[in-house]
Amino acid sequence: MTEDKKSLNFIEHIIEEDLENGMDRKNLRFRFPPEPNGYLHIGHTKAIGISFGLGLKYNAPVNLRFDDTNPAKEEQEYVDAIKEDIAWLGYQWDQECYSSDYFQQLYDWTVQLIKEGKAYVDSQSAEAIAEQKGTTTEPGTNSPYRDRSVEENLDLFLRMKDGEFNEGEHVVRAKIDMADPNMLMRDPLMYRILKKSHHRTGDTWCIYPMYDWTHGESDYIENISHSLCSLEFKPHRKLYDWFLDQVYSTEIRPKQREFARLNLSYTIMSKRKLLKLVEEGHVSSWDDPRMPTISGLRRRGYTPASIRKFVETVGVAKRENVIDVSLLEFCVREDLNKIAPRVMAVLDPVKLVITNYPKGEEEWLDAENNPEDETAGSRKVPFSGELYIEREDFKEEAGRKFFRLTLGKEVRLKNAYIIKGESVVRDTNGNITEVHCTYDPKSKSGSGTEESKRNVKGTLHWVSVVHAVPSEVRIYDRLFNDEAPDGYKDKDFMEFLNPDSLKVITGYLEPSLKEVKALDQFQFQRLGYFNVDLDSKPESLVFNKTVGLRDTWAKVKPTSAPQNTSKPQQSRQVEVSAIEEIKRAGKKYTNVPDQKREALKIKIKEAAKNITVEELEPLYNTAVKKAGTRIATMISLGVFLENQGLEPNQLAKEFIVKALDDKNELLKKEASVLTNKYKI
RNA sequence: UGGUCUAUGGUGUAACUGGCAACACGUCUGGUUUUGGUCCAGAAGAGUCUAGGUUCGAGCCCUAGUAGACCAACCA
Repeated sequence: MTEDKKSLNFIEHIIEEDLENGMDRKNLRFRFPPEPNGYLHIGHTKAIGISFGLGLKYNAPVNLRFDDTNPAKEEQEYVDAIKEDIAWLGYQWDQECYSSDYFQQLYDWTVQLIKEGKAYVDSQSAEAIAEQKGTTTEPGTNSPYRDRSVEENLDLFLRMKDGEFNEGEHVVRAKIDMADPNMLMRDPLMYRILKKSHHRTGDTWCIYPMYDWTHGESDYIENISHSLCSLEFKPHRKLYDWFLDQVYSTEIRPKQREFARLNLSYTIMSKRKLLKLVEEGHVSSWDDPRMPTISGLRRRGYTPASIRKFVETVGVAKRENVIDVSLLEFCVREDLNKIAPRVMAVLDPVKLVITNYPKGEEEWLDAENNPEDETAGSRKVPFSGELYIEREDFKEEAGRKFFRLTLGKEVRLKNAYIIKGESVVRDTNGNITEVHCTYDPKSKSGSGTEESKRNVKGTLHWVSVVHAVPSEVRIYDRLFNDEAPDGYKDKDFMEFLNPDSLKVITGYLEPSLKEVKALDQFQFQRLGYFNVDLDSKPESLVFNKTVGLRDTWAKVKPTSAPQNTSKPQQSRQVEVSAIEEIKRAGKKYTNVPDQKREALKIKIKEAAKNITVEELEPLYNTAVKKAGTRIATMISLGVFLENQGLEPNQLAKEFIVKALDDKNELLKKEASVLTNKYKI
């Protein structure tokens, strides 16, 4: 067992420490405890990766436990889907467990607690109980039923179990402390009556234990050494330990530790919100390739290895985070680059006619399947005098940086010949319908001639018109336009839905692609990675775009219309850094003392002098979370309006008005300057 | 207004009992290349939220601020 020197995360530090303090390595055991009430998504893969990863690292068993204590929301369908997803990710669980397997034990323990005077039956309404809970700042008050006799409690609890009461009539509560600063310790509920059939226990039970009462005890029953969950369970730890104390004897004592959950930019992770997308038809299903679900990712063409790598790369810590999708994309590309066969496909075709190629002739050329994998071999691709090339790959005339086909210049057709652009044919509207070129017969790839080795700057992919196989191709974009669509208190995530997240086009594929099966993966050369969709049939193929290739050319293209030399690029960079500077200064703004704050303000004003509306407006949104950014944005807005001599537009007004209610005084001050000036 | 947690390049994570802030993604150069991909070489970018303290020495320890997150479901 040779561990590499990779640094440990805080959970691994805790485990190492436990080991040093005498814990037996053999007693290490973890668990992944999903509630079967929905599909697993990329956020869950972090929890999965942590627990199963630890299992692998320490050679310890990991249980898959379904936390099924709420029959109102849980279904067998989800159990099956969850198992499929975890297995697909490549993890193996030791035991398949269910919290519902422990219902009897939990019941017996509750009887014991009642006998010890540590639990009681409360017969108040949910509202009354909530009322008595108090608030975060005020202590709660005791229930009038808190001091019922043991006999009465026992009797009531038994009759609850036997179904004598209706839902809501009674609950069982732990008797702890109604004044505890931790709300969860104020006599938490242990049992409620639920006259629902359970997907595993059927109608055996009509009382169901609550999460807190169930979870720690389940860990205990299964001998879990480290119970890892996300940060929002931190306040539950005190209760977790309290419940454990009531039943604990000498065995392994599970330890709950919490890590920050994974957030991914431009998407959402809430099961409820994901469900809404499905129900309202914004996506086709839970496994729509745009969904961040595991099934969606699988259908999109993500590989298990890439997802595992991703989870490993994001790390484990306790602070809030938003991971950029570009990291996920990097992980798929890295994996697919090694394993995906290369093929040629044209997605936005324009016809290329080789005027000096013999009429009606065709030949089958060798094409390498994967330059990254010598064992991948090669295949034959048909070539003829009429081809499709990408519309984007031709321009009548272009700057020096355009490495593709232009009139009078040479490029190579991948795996084939060097050609030279000669002329174009247009329709009545002036659109180019055909590009005519000539080829150099001696330049055939791999023929060994001088000409075949000639170096030309550009290489184009192509497909022979008569041999081309048309196919539906689905191109995806991010589902949301905002980096954190559900990060706003006053805005609905649906506002940020990207209307163009799906584009369906017809592509033309090389004929080797006729025989593919669902989920096969390819690299369409120069375009990206694509896989065969579940909807695909032999007579009507459907491909999904998994992810594009890394493309440095695409970045300079938007400004390349007139394609001047370096000037537009330069000015672009300067502006970007102005915004950067504003954000950076804003970040520190709230913390520093007055003097420094003045200096920062000057810096912000300086940077804001040349910004544009296009740059300013997105700031309103990104400013939501940090007071400092809000202030910096407000100052910039002031400078912007003054410089341009403009009145605030609708967006700016909203931003200012909202700021007046902000709890941050500095921001209010800046906002009121603007309200006075522009009489808002 | 209470309690708990958190704060390190643009993003994410490191820095073992205090010792010149590292890695990955992203960005930018240059080279190789019949994919503007891959690969290779290199660069820029933080002085660790603020103020003070302890110390020969602080991102790590202490105090006080500030900012953000979580907590009052018969959900998990």
